Amino acid sequence: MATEERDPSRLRNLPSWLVNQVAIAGNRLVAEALAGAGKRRHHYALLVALDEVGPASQADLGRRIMIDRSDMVAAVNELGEQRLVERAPDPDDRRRNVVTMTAAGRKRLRELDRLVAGAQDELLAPLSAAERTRLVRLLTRVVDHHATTP
Amino acid sequence: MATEERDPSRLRNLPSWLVNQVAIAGNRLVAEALAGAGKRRHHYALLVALDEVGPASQADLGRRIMIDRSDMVAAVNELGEQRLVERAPDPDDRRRNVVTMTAAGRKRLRELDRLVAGAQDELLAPLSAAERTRLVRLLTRVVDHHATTP
DNA sequence: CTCATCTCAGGCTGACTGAGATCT
DNA sequence: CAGATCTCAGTCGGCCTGAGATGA
Repeated sequence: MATEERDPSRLRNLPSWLVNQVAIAGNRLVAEALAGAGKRRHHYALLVALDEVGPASQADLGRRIMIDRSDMVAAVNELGEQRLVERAPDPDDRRRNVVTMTAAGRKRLRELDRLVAGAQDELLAPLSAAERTRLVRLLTRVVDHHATTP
Repeated sequence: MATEERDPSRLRNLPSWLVNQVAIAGNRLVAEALAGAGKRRHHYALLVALDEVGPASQADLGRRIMIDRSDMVAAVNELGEQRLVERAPDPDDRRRNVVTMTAAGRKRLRELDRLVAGAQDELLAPLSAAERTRLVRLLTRVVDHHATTP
């Protein structure tokens, strides 16, 4: 009946499998792009969050970008060594560290933005702009669902 | 102008970030579902491939389901110990092993199919059937692009 | 007392690499 | 010779847990 399929595997209709393959490709593309600047995904996520919400505690930042508390410590350490962020005790709540982005961090983030944007473009190369938007909307709804319904 | 956004982060519009979050949720759901049967994702993928293409070499199976040669060795070892697959030298090409699914493997696969289908449903809970189809189509095109354009 | 925060030590997986043996 | 296949050993990054110290 049907003509020969290119790949009849049931896996190729499995959403979790498809999304994992795309994630693997995306993570590799982003990692390669950031590697040119000596950064990793967590570093970029942290700088983006700081750029948007301003100085915040590690716990707040971690919740926002869904990075584990342990990995947060490492990311702040690493970006701190490069003077892209600063860590200081919060005088209002001495359990907390306030993390602040430096001017150098802000400048660096602009470079990283370009690199990451290029990776997105490679990842979604086969899709039109409208299709990319639709994909993002669908994925966003799934992410929101699992963020609020753990 | 706009009302307060729930989460204004640029990350939430980054396709690679979104797809990674969905993949994390999907992988966890599938892993939990399969854990009840003492299996992992690679085991399921291997059984699905064998069910569809019949006996094949490890390299062929690995290419089809995008599992690394090293991980393939482990998967065949593990499923072999449980007599769900068999590994035998290929008489026509003695570099190869032919992997074959046993009757027990076929039976087991039907259970796993149910478990995995349930996980898909949880993963895509917020989407309608039509939306799920659209999502799968978009993701498939991205996967195909990166499979043929490495 | 309970709860939150930060930090460290470490486990576990999954994706991947390099190298050697074997064979086409 | 080049190139494919299988196996093993081991790296690396990301996700996650437990526990201790400090403080709200």
